[in-house]
Amino acid sequence: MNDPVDITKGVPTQIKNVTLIEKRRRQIIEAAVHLFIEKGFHKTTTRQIAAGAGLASGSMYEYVESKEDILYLVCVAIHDEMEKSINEVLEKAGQSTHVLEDVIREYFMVCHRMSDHILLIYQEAKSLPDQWRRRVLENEVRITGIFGDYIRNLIRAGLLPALDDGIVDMVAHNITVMGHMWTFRRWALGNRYTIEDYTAVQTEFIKGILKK
Amino acid sequence: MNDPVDITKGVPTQIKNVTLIEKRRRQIIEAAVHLFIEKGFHKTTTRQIAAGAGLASGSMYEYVESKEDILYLVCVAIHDEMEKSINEVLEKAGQSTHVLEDVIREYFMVCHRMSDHILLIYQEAKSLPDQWRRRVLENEVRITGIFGDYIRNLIRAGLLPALDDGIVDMVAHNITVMGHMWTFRRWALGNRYTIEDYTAVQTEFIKGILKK
DNA sequence: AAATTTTGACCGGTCGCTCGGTCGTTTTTT
DNA sequence: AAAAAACGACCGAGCGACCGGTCAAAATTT
Repeated sequence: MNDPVDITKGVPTQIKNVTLIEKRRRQIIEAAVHLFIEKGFHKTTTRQIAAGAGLASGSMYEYVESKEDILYLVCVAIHDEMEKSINEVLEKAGQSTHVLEDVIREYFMVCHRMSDHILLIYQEAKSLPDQWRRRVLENEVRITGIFGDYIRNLIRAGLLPALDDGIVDMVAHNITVMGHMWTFRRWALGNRYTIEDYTAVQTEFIKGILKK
Repeated sequence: MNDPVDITKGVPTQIKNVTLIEKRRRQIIEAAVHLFIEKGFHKTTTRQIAAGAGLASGSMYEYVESKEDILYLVCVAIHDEMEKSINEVLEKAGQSTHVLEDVIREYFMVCHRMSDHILLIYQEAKSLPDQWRRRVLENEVRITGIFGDYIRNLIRAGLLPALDDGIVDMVAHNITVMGHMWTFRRWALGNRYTIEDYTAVQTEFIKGILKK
């Protein structure tokens, strides 16, 4: 709480050396992400994660208190990267003419790139301890909020017709979920559409909503 | 394959008495659904399921070959009930004037009622053996197909403007997922909207797509 | 009494996590 | 600067609990 940025993300550790914590946890997260995607959280053993991270199982537990801690760190890392990517998209979009279309397309491409990671959160978030699942859902809300705020900016700039906050937020949710949808329905959508097709059609739908 | 309806759903059993299979499996499914919803598939033990079903652990394994079998039976039961409910809705809708709105509203209410069950499939389908996960996804495709066929009927009847098959199927996916979305984003949507609000707004969005 | 169904103790194995101990490095003392 | 002490990251064998699944025997049905 004293630190402006809590490097431990609220996950206790026994290690004193702060840069070492960062380094080792990166290794742990890296290994865990791949294993969780491949076999799921419950079928991955802590020994496998430790081995993948290049640590002895005992050492890993100096950086983390439980297997659930690792899942939480993984979820946070995924959301961090998603948020970073989306914010990069928004900055680029500032200069564009077809602003909203561009943002949606780029966001969908982020989802496309991070398919497995998004899926992982859908499937395993339930396994998190209450307190941490709540934090993960807060992250999800924040990401959706980015789209809501962005649309409100466009409205304020006169680039979109005025709309209720309730409507705007629902559109934001729809955009977010349509991105996710490409990841969790790939088995059906991927047979009929490319990501570009998918993006084109869904973008038209969303624009239709906002033009009303 | 000889039977017109395969009572075993392709899951082997050692019991000869067919009505007994149905009865006991209903007990097993009933118990498993509640436990899986509460604690997830992996944290539920086969002993708990057996106890919940009122069977000895050994007896349960006469009706099922593995824990995964139970998960599969649960998924099939959920999809059966969803499909049954949706088909009931479609029959009722036949006489209605605002046909599509009614179908969407009723479908969303089905999702609302079966929230936990839909969520369960999202979270645990990955734990199914390949062959059965494929079957579960086929069920999901079939349910989405119902909406696609229905919209095509409305178009043929002149109640909706003509649209590409590619567009219609995407709308069908959107309707399906918007129903699911209410279940897996309840933690965010439930704070701002009632199911009725949600239905009203999303229905307008879908109608907007189809009127273009 | 033969066939079918049920029982629950038991088996082999796994897993998350702990803990006593090692060893290279840093700090303190002499 | 050499010796001694303290530190802390790392190791991995092992603990205790648990779990999915089996099977010989008992109970029930036909």
